[in-house]
Amino acid sequence: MAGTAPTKGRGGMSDQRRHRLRLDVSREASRLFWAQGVDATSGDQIAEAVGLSTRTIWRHFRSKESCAEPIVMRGVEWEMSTLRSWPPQLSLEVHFAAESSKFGREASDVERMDTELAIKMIRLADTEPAIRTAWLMACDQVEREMAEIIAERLGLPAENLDVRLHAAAASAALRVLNEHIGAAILEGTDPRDFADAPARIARAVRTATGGAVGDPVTT
Amino acid sequence: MAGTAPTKGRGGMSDQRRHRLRLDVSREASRLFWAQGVDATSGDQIAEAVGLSTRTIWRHFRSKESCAEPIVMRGVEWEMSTLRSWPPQLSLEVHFAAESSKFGREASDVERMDTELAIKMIRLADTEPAIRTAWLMACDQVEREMAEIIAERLGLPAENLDVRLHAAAASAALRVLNEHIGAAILEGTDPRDFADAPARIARAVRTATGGAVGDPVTT
DNA sequence: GAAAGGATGGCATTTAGTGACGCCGCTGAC
DNA sequence: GTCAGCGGCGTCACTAAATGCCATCCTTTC
Repeated sequence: MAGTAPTKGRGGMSDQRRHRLRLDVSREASRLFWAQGVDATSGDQIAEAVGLSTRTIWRHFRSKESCAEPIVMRGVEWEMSTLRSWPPQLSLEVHFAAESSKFGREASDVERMDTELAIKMIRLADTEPAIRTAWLMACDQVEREMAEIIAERLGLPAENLDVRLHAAAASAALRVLNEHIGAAILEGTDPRDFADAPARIARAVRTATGGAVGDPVTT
Repeated sequence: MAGTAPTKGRGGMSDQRRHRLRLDVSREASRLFWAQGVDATSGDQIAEAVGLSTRTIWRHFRSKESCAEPIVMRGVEWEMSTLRSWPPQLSLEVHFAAESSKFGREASDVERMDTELAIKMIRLADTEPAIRTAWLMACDQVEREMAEIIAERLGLPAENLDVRLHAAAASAALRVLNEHIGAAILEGTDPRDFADAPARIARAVRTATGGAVGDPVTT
């Protein structure tokens, strides 16, 4: 997952590098947001923390709140990549369980720290409306991607109404579970108490889609 | 619905009046947003259109985009009030059908125009990220209220995880249907082609909650 | 009618966000 | 090597969103 190909720069900043830069900024911004609150954190401060000029920050982020987005997105990245790699012949439960244990073994320290920051941001979203919109925007992204995955799995176009309904319901459920588990972890609950999280997620998705998404597809 | 009790002023602005004022501002703001785009519309312009000082606008709205919220909210108000008045002994389908035909007969002109404006804003949300956050915030509100309704119906606390999952999935489905129907109406589809909308909504909610919300409750 | 309290307007101020321009470092051509 | 071109970055000036402060006005209550 941390392939880090040698940038291969031709024709502007590579997507890789742009993404890494945004992530760097987002890390610092999130740290500051968490430590001092959003309002008390200025664009200048973020710029200084990350060692760039303020102007450059605004070149890469359309607003202050959106500085949180990349980190927030990491909070759902695992679920998303797991869904993306879901083989047709496996049930959702089985696949999630397998991927989950793999993550437990293989996740890097950076990934863990980013996840922790992401959880904090999602928590902040509860009280800071500015961050809440970032969280909702991230969830919106998830929904779109979910629609593609579901569409492919059901052999329907992504614009199909049922597909969109399933994607919306499933990603909403995913969001609630993320909020729930994140809150619990911040309360001090031992993360290992959430060993059943993958199963819960799978079940929630299955329920929210009325059973349409979850089974192996035979095609 | 337009009771307009005589303000009964003591102890600050009445909620009624505050709400009406916000709605007035929102109407003008939405009109401008639709006509010229969000970026091209300034706070000063909104203030002038509604006949208030700019300062007062910022007293009632925390941001420019949020000026769209009250109107956007009207786009889901019918669904919400219908859900609120859902008697335990009726199925969702039956109740929705009844309320829907009542709305068709009794809705005032203002209500119809507001609804049209709301649809336009939801459409704008597709391309204008600023409005999209307003729409998502409105949906967030819907979800919270939905949680209360579902909780009451199932005899569970509103913080219960399953209740929150159901509310999230159901309101997400509701959102998609609103977007879908709204888009179709703006494309020129005859609104009467959506006579089956209440049934669709009911079915979507039932599906998204895995059947947990939809049946009469016998208690 | 006067006191009280909240809503409004005008003004100054802060700060998010943009545009214009020039510098610097990289890369590819010769 | 070096020169031209390009793309990212920093600086400065500027617009517009948003808030604080204070004077004013409007409404209710006595």
